[in-house]
Amino acid sequence: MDRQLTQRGEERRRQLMAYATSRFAENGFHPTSVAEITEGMGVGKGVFYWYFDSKEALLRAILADAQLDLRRRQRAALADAATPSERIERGIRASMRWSIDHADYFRLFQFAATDERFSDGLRKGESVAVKDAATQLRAAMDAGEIAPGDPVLLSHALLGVHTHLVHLVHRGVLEPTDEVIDTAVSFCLHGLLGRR
Amino acid sequence: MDRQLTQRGEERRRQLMAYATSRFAENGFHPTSVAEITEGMGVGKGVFYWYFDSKEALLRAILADAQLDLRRRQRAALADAATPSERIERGIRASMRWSIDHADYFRLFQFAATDERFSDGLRKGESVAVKDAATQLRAAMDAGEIAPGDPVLLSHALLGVHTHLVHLVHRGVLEPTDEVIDTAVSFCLHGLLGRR
Amino acid sequence: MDRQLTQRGEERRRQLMAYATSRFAENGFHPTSVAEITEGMGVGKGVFYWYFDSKEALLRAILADAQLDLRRRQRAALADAATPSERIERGIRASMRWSIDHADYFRLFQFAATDERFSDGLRKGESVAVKDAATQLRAAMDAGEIAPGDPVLLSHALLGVHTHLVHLVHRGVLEPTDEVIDTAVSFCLHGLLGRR
Amino acid sequence: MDRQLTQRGEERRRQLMAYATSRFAENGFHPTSVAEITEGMGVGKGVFYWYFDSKEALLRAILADAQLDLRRRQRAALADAATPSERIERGIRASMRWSIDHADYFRLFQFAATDERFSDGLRKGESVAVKDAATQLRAAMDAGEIAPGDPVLLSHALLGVHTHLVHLVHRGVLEPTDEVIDTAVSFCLHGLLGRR
DNA sequence: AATGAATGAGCTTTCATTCAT
DNA sequence: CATGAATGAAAGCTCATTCAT
Repeated sequence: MDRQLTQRGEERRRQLMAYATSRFAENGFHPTSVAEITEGMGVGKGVFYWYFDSKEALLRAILADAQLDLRRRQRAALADAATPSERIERGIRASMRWSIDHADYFRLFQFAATDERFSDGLRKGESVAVKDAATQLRAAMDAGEIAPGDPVLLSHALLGVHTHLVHLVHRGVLEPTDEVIDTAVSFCLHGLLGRR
Repeated sequence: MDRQLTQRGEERRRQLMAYATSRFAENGFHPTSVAEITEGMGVGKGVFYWYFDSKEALLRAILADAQLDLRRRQRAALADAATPSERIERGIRASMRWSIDHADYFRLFQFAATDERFSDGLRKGESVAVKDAATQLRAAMDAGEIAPGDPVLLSHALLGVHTHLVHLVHRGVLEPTDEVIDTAVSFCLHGLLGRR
Repeated sequence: MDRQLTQRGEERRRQLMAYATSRFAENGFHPTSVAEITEGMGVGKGVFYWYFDSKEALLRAILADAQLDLRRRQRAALADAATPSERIERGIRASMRWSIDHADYFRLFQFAATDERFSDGLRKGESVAVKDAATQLRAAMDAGEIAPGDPVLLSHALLGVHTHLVHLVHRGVLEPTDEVIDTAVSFCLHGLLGRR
Repeated sequence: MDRQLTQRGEERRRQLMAYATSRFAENGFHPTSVAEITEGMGVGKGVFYWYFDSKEALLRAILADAQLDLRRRQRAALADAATPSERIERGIRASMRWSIDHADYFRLFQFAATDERFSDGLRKGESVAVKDAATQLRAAMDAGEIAPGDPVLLSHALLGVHTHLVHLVHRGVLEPTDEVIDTAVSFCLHGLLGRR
């Protein structure tokens, strides 16, 4: 499906992805049928298969888009940070902010992680992000800013805190304010025993 | 479905749950059909509906069982701990150990969290566990063992670290050794900046 | 299924038939499962098949019982009537009264008439009743009490009036009073043009 | 299911309804499966659900069509009748003629009357017809053409005669000739005692 | 006599996908 | 490009009936 699309075609494709994203996020991937998507957009079923090989391919495309966007945000956040530990903090903040702002994408990530057919694609993106974070952590360790340890493992710990707290926000348990992010950053930097 | 089961019936019910647990964990809930379960067990399809109202009810029963088991393990771990912070550490260790030992249940929890029909049941259990943890955290704060903060929020942070690292173990990224658990505990207690 | 039943067995059989009659009448024959009947009575499924060859056979037995009861009532009504036309009127009254009093049986008759598997059994009973009525009509014609005509066809016309008005009573459109029966009798005897 | 159908679609829908009507009439509604219908027509099972929400909805659509057709015939019959009693007679004749000519529809009406899920829809049509008939009867009473009485109740009596005699024709007991209709009309107008 | 467990064909319905127009 | 129609495998579930105990 490497169709050469006209500008209007690109537009359509994007609309389909946007609409599908909201349906998948709201109803779940399996329960949302292709018919629901095309009918909801008021187009024939053929349109769908003109732009996507399958329902599966559609989700993959959505996920790839989302990951790209997240990466962009993360990169931008690190741009003008002075020290490694500042970069770490900014990375956490940027990731959480993005995840809070993009509830739909976040839900799709969560779902995709439970399904073999999509988790592989996800892993790659995640592993890139983790590697980046690990690089920062290593630099911070080398600079003596943080205690030594396995940078990859610690990156995952950060990710765990990030993911879970964002999830709570989306569930409505926490307000989507900076306070949550502050707490996350503080916890990641000082743990339970450290002072804040 | 409050059927009065004979001993043989109880046995069958347990077998069905055990087999379904492994199939769901391996293939996913949606892709695993009832027929696959009954055929895999060499019984008629009707047997399934003798013991469970629906495929959905089966998963709910499995999840309830799993939560009960986890709770038991957690309670046992806290039994003979002296200080609040010791209780916290033991709680983390017990939870991670259980989650590592019960990969199937853990996967089902992950899936259930993404599906409205099951996440509600899950929340209740989770909220109990979080409340328990928060109680310990509050006690530790009162005893001056850890820095003050929102106990519920921090409990969730612990949960986030726990969940994500266990996930890595099940994905084969990390070895299922105590080292992972040690790192998790250390991170939770000291964060990145603290010494270890 | 010509089982030799003990007295207690006869009792059980009767209970099953009574309970099934009410369930069939309320829910319909097809939608009422054997399990619903046995569970509703608090007995095992084996009991059912001990007393009846099949669900179909059960309904047939119920219908036969009902027809027998109706016949008895009709016979009794005709016992001490002087003239043929009095016998006709009494027959109509007795049939309607019985049908109004036995809503469940009546509903089963209505259903059975739409299903080939049962309608044959019904026909026999109906045809006996019609033949009896026709005999009275013929006698009345011979006695000059009523106008000449095809006695069988007219008997069916009587039956039609009876059936439809009783149906209305059971549907709640008409009150189950003697007034309905009076109107039916009057209509059958005088039609629309006759005086009353 | 408010699908916008093409001409070809309309055609298919009609074919499905026609074929299903004959199957339902012959085998009964419950015993006729959707598969039997689609296989009998040589189309895929999905076609059925493209045109109808469910098997139940199909029958409802058929019944609505049939009622509409019957109403049309009745209306046409009354068009050029001079007196109220002439209208009554024509109404009876038209209804019986239609019911005799449309054995399949008639059988479906009979079945539908025994099933809650369909009887409600039926009632409405029946009640309209009865109300119309009652209006004629009232006019005839006012004109002194027929004896006074409850017009609604008497309309139902007419309906009862109509239904039962038509049923006999379909069962093969009576020939589908005008003689049956003549007898019905005569019975309704004069009853048993009147002269003919 | 009675029970609870088991059977399995068959049901209605869904849905990703294809295709003629 | 786009549509509506068609496909048919497969799903979840029901239920009359049988049978070991």
